[in-house]
Amino acid sequence: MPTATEQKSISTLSQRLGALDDKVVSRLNEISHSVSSLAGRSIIIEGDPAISVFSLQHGIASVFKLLPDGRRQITGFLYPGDFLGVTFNMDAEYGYGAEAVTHCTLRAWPRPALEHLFDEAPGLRRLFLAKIADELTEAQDRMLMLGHRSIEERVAAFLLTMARRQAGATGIRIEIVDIPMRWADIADYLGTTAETVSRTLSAFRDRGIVRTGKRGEIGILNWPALEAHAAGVKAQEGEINR
Amino acid sequence: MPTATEQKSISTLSQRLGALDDKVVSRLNEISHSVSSLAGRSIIIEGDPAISVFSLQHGIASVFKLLPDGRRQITGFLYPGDFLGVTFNMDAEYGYGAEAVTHCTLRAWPRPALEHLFDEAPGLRRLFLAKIADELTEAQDRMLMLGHRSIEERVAAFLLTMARRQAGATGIRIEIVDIPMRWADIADYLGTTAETVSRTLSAFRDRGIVRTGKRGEIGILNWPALEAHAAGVKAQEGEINR
DNA sequence: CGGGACGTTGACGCCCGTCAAGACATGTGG
DNA sequence: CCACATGTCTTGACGGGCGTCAACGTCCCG
Repeated sequence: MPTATEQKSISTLSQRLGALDDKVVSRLNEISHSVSSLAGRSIIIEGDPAISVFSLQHGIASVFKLLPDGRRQITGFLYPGDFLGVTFNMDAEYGYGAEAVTHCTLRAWPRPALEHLFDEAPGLRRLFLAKIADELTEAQDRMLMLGHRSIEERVAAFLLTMARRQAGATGIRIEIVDIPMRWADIADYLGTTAETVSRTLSAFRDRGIVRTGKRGEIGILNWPALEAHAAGVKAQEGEINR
Repeated sequence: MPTATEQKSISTLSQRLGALDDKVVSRLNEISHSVSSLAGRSIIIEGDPAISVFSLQHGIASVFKLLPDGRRQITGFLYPGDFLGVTFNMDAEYGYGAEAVTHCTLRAWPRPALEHLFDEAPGLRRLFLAKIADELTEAQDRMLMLGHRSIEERVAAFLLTMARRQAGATGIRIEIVDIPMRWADIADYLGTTAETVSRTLSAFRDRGIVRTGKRGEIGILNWPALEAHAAGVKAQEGEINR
């Protein structure tokens, strides 16, 4: 049962743009410029005037909201092809912050020029609309996670999402999953703490569900158990891999 | 500091439609029909084919996602002027369930007819786009709530949202706030349980922050304390009302 | 090689979920 | 109008999940 989150992740920018007129694509390239950001550096700051819309080319970024006391909720991780800084507010301020998880390269469009292009190319506007709609269903899924699922369920679901994303459309069960973000980022994404993320992964390891190796990598040994956890079922963890 | 949630709630359907062409409005009325739903009854069911788009006329409805074991996350409460069942998926299935909290009357449009009207009236499409964008920022705010705020903060913020909604654009501090939903609904909205909602309100009452009276009504006695709680500040609860 | 960032593990405690009983309101049939 | 059933809210008791604080281990990069 793939979630909306994963379905979204499959479509990259190039795939999406494939549906557009060639002329529009070339115009898009004309009015954009390229920027890059080192891991850990801020890309956009909540409340700043929204002068640009970005498309992530390479790397992974996080989008987050902050509380005055420093608590942080990562509302999503962005992958190549995802858009950043799309806002439809009249006041035109970014409604959230974003920073690079890994080294990122991005394509930046000045908002006025992009909006002008919207009027010329209805397909482009529709593309952004579909993107926003995807994000909304994803956000609703995440609310369910944060509100009513145990930490083990959240971590299991997160691992599966990462694994499926790397599998792409192949459907193959990846053995070694890359986890480029820090535990603290995962924690802020799942609504918990870095310690609890670590403890949960250790528990999975002790139960033979995952294998921990190099930094930034996790091996999945028992898919059914992980999927059962993610689904919220009290799992029987007998068999390994199918 | 009003949140995106409240800003959204201010604009009702009629206000929004005011920006549209008269001809479009009359066409909208032509192709719609009216339906109503008793309190507690289901309006749309997750996974059903999305044959209609609704606009809430009177009453309050809840939108939710379900887990197989029955756990429920209410992703939002809807008020007159809000839309329901807007989906941009190709598969055209409702991505969530909805039910009436109070007795509701709704206006229903067949999706094909509405989408046809979209092509005629770009302003209408933009209106729905703005609506979706509002919902997205609202959803992101809610993720912050669910992930990183204590129960007291969530309940305080909920009460303030309800109070401000009833105040409308006046900015007046309402004394008695109507809370038409059941505690269990509030709990599923805030990611907690009905017992904890009750306990939290009792704690607020014991500290002189709110006053409990008739069913479905709560009096707010100490605004600063409530606002401090909602902001996540460890409050000094000395003064009453300003 | 040394320092800093990150991850792991332990100890502790409290918030809050769960179970249960009782209070109260509302509706229904007699 | 009353007896009863039903749904909802309140309050208590209890326990566990997980947040917090702290110390240690590990990796990376200068």
